[in-house]
Formats: sequence, C-alpha cells, structure tokens
Amino acid sequence: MLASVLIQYSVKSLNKEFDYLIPNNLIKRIRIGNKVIVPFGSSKVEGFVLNIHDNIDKSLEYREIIEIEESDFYLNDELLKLGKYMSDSLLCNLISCYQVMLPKALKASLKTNINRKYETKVYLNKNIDVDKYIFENKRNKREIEILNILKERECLKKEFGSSINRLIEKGIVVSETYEVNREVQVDEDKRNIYLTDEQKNAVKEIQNSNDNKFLLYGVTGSGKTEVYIELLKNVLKENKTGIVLVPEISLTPQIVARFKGVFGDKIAVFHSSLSEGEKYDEYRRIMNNEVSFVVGARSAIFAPLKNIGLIIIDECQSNTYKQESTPKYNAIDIAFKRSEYNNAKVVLGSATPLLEQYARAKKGVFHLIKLGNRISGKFPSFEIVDMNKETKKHNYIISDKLDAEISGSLSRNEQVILLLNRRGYSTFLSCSNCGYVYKCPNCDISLIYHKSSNSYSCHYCGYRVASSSICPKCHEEAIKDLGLGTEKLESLLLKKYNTKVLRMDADTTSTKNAHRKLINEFSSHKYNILVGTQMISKGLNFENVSLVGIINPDASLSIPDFRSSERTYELLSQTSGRVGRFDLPGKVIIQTYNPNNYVYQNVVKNDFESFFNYEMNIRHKLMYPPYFYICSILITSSTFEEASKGSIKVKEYLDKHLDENYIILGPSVSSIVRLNNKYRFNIMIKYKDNAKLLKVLKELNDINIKNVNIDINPNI
DNA sequence: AGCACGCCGACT
DNA sequence: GTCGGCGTGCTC
Repeated sequence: MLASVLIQYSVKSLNKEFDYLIPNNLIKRIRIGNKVIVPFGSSKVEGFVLNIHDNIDKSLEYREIIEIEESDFYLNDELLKLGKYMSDSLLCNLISCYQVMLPKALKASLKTNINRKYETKVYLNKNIDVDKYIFENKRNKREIEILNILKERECLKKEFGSSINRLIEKGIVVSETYEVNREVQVDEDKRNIYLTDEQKNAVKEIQNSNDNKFLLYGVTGSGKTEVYIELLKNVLKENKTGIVLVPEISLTPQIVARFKGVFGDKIAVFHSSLSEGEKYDEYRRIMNNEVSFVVGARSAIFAPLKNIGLIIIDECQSNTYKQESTPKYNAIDIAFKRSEYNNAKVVLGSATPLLEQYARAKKGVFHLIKLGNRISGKFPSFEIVDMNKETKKHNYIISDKLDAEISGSLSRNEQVILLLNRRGYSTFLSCSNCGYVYKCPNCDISLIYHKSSNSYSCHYCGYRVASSSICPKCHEEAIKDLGLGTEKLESLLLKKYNTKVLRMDADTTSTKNAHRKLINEFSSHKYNILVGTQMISKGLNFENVSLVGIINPDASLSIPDFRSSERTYELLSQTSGRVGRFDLPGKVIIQTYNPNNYVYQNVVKNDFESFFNYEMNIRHKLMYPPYFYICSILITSSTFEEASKGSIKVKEYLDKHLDENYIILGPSVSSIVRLNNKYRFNIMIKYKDNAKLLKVLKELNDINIKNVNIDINPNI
C-alpha cells in the first residue's frame, strides 16, 4: 500500500503529494489525516497523509514511511476538505492551510519540542507492613513523616520533593505516572443571566428560523452576550457543539468570563497568551470530545469539533478575523464553509457591522435581527468640539469643553476614558534646524519616540535606536518630538489633573496577563483616567465611567483606505459605547478639525442607517465593496527597479488574460513604499465574479514572476 | 526547504 | 589551472 504525503514545507515546488510505501508494522494503524515522518531527499521531514491507495507506478522507486507521529491525532475529513477549499479560494499552498489549523505541537515540523505533561502519584505498597517499617526506621524522621501522610491518602510525588525517592527505591511506596492536562486559568463570571423580551425574541427568531446565516445587529450595551449564551445552551440540549469567535481574547476577558461562568469545563478557551503546551492540551480535549464549545480568536474557527450546531462571530466587523499572513483567510468565510459542512447556524454579532455585512442583511442573504434597546435604557449624550476654534485659544490637545467635563467627572469621583489611537510619545521626530525627519532605515516610515524605553522605534518592523537629540544630518542638538501619542497624553494629564492615570496600549500590555490586570485595576477604581488606543474601544464594561473623550479621530479618518470612514465610525461608536452602560449617565466628547464630516455627524446622532446610506453611495460611485469585490496583488523586491518591472509584468499578464469585466488598477507604489528593506508595488483588481479571476491568478502563480503576493478580499 | 549539479569569474 | 558564486532542477 502507498500513502500520499503532503510534506511540511510551504514551497510552490512542493505543493503536491509524494507517495511512500506503508511498512507492515504501520499498515494497521495508519489512517488518512495522520502526521508521518518520511525520508525526503537526504533528510527526514514530516507531512500529512492525504490518501492511501495502491496505484503503483513502476517507473518510481518508493521509499518507506518512517513513523506515525501522534497516532491518535489526524486531520479529520472535514478539516481535510476545508484545507483544500482554502487552498483553492485563497491561491496558496495546501500545506500552509493545514498548518494554520493546528497548534504548534501538531503542525508538520520536526523541530517542535512541545511535550505532554505528566504527573506522578505515590501511595503505600499494600504488600508491605508499613508500621513495621516505621518501627524499624525510627531515626529517619522525614521518611516517617511522609509515610504517616501516605497512610491517610495518596499524594502527588512532587509534594515531597526528592526525599520520596528512597522510599520508592526500597519498594515501600509505589509510584505511578500518568498524563495530565495543563490547567488553563480563566476568570469566571457566575452572575445569573436574565433576558429582556427583546433578547428572548432574538433567541426565538434564530432558533425557529430555517435560515443559516444571521446578523445580530445590536447597539452597544444591548446584551448580545446573553443572547449568545442562551443560544449555546440550546445547542448543548441538542447534543451539538459550537464555536464562539471573539476579536482577541485578551481584549474581551469580561465576555469570556461569562461564558466560562455558565459552561465551566464544557468550554475550551484559546488564549493567545496560552503556552504552546496549554494549546496542545486544549486541542486534544476538543479532539477527544471532552468539550462542547470553543471560544477563541480567529484560529479557533478550525477547532476539530464534531457535529457543530452554531458558530457565533462576535464583533463581526473586526479586521482581526482576516489573517494578514499566508494563508490570508477570513475566519468568517471559513465559518460559512463549516456551517455548510455541518448544517450549522452562523450568527454574526455587531453594533457596527461592516457595510458588506449590513448590505447582505438588507438583501436577505443574512437574516437580520435587531436589538435596539440598551439594557441600561440610556444612551450617552454627544458633543462635537471644533478644534479649529480651540487652537485659536492655544488649546491643542484638550479643549475647554473636554477640560470642564474631565474636571466635573473627577470631582464627582467618576472615571474618564480618553481614546487616542496612537501609541508612543510623539508621532514623528524632526530637526528644528535643518528639517531632517527621522526615518526607519528598513522602512519608509517615520520613527516614533517612546519615552518609557527612551528610544526611537518603527511601528512596522520593530526597529529601535536609543533616542538622541542630536540631528544625524546637521549635528545640531535640535531634534524635536512632534505630534501626540498616548505616552505624551498620559504625562500631560498627570500634570494637568494631578490624578491617577492608566495607559493601555500595545506597549503597556505586551506581557502575559497585563491586559487583564490593567482592566481589573481600572475597574476597581485604582485609577481615575484611562488613556488608550483602539484596544480600549471594545467589550469593556466599567460601572463608574461617565465620560469618554476622543482626542484625535481625524488621524484615523485620513488613513488612505476606502474603509477609513467606516473604521472611524466603528471606533467612535464602539468607544462611546463604553459609557452609560449602568446607572451613570454618559457623555462623549469628540474633538475634531472636521466637525461637519458625515462620520462624526452620524456617530453623534447614533444613526448607523444614515451613515450606511451615505457611505454606500460613495462606495457605489467609486466601485468599492460591497458593489465590487477586490483583490490586491503585492509585488516586492529588494530593489525599486525590480519591484517596478515585476509589477508591470503582472499587469501585462492580467490585461492579456482578463476581460473588461475586471477593472485592473495600477501598478502603483504602495502607501508604504519600502517595508523591511523591500520595495512594494500594488495592483488592485475590482470584479463581480471570481470564477475566472481565480483561474487566471492561479496560472499567474504557476508561470512564476517572483515575489507576487495575492490577497483576495484584503483588509487593505 | 535542502541539496546536487553546472557553468562562468578572480585568485591562493 | 582551482575555488566558489548562485541559477536550475529534483526530491516519492
């Protein structure tokens, strides 16, 4: 018998199966989906068995499979099928699709060093008269101590340190080693769950409908979590399983705690901060049907659950569901595919769905369900502050209005959240003498000053140098930090209000559990002001917050991306949703230089519908999603010329093979011309039907113009 | 990916 | 004359 094996390397030339003989000692055990070690050229590699057959080709000399790795693990039929679907629809190597589904310990790669965890328990040897031994060995105090404990109960070996070993050697004590699961620490929120009529109706409507795709469109604070929990309870009753995707576990610990509080051990949580060993154990718990539900970020969509009844995608507008590296999958598309395989329902939940999603809901592709009421019954009041007027009064960062509101909140002993979507101290560094601007040596990007580490750093490649006020060009001591980041805002607030300020951004939350810790500290009112980037905009519930200030939303609005208006609307309405969730009335202040912009105007009126209509109109005129799909092709090279030439070649190929239904834009230099020492060119294709496009792009991949990276439905 | 084979430039 | 640059081709 032969096994077709797909080996570990994601290289175009190896994107095919190699056949190996199955030796007699493995023939009974081997099955499709297994991970195996095989000889390959002069080395050994790992791979997955995709087929078992006996079509022997006499012209080939087959080598034998060396071993099956983790023989109780295999990619099941659904995951195998799913990988092929991904590879076809994303135009990437098949192996990369399987690898992305698995925790590190189970990926095909010989180098993994993640082991199972074992514990040893010890108990008295029943065939030995212990009291006699104790009597004869009275002098040995520690031994007697141990034996007296063991007379009462069996123990873990590690409770006794190394002194137990002699007793085991002598045969007085018996030891037994067995495998254990690493305990994953997750907070539990055991509050009872009460549903409002609106929530009950939503649950009923989803359950009683024959549709499979739902958009649960519920304003912030309308209680989507309770609806999810109720739906999951019913999934459990039907003996089915479910997946809950959240944007990023560490950002939504409060929601996860509620699931955990209700479902306890029935739920597996995939944290990005779990160790690889913990992920390995959680994965095997799922594989062995020990859990019914999996909660996690993007990759949890690949959980090897059987008989899935429901997939929930919370905050479905989040761009975290799209993977930015190959395979560039979107977990929501994968969810629909798995729903098709399992006949499961998919519920997308959001207060600010993507235009694409809301448009589909309006067209009836998704069954639209609205939650219009806040549980607290309150909506925050909004105010837009025109910063053009403030700068005349020399208020560049905090307007008079915001200042008054902050002071008011603090005096009432209430808390304040300020959103500034820029981490670091300054946003760029320039020489006041010669005008030189500090740039990253690897990227075409301004460096940003970080006061806490006293360094200049690149937010794209991670490059860092020690800060210095001497200009590298004119050697004058004249480097000035300009612009505003969270660090600078934090120190400014400290000075101005002389109060406890907490900063939450990628820099203060990089260590394990830091995020959860900071949230808990703010929640227990150890700080009065929270300054943060977009990471504070979602999923947080603080009872004592009465004011949200949005410092510089214009920056987000001016990002060169057709989704920037939509993203800004989302950011503002999500952040303002952090206030007024409980008894306190909430106030939101937006500081902007473009007070009349439709994004702000509609956020203030809480009028998503009107924003939607306006934005749809623009998308229609400019031929962007949801009216057209887009595909982005990135061409990179270490020289500008080569990247440029390569991109022209790609463009010519596309022009030749695609008809006029495909709009091909570019090539043009990317918005970041150089990243990590690679020059970047972009081509964008707009289209309505992808059948032909996939075929042409696949051929383009095959004829091999180097360093071409295709992204279908990119986030941009 | 890793390795062998192979064809042209500069050097102990 | 040889060492070694990396372009190309192959691995069941």
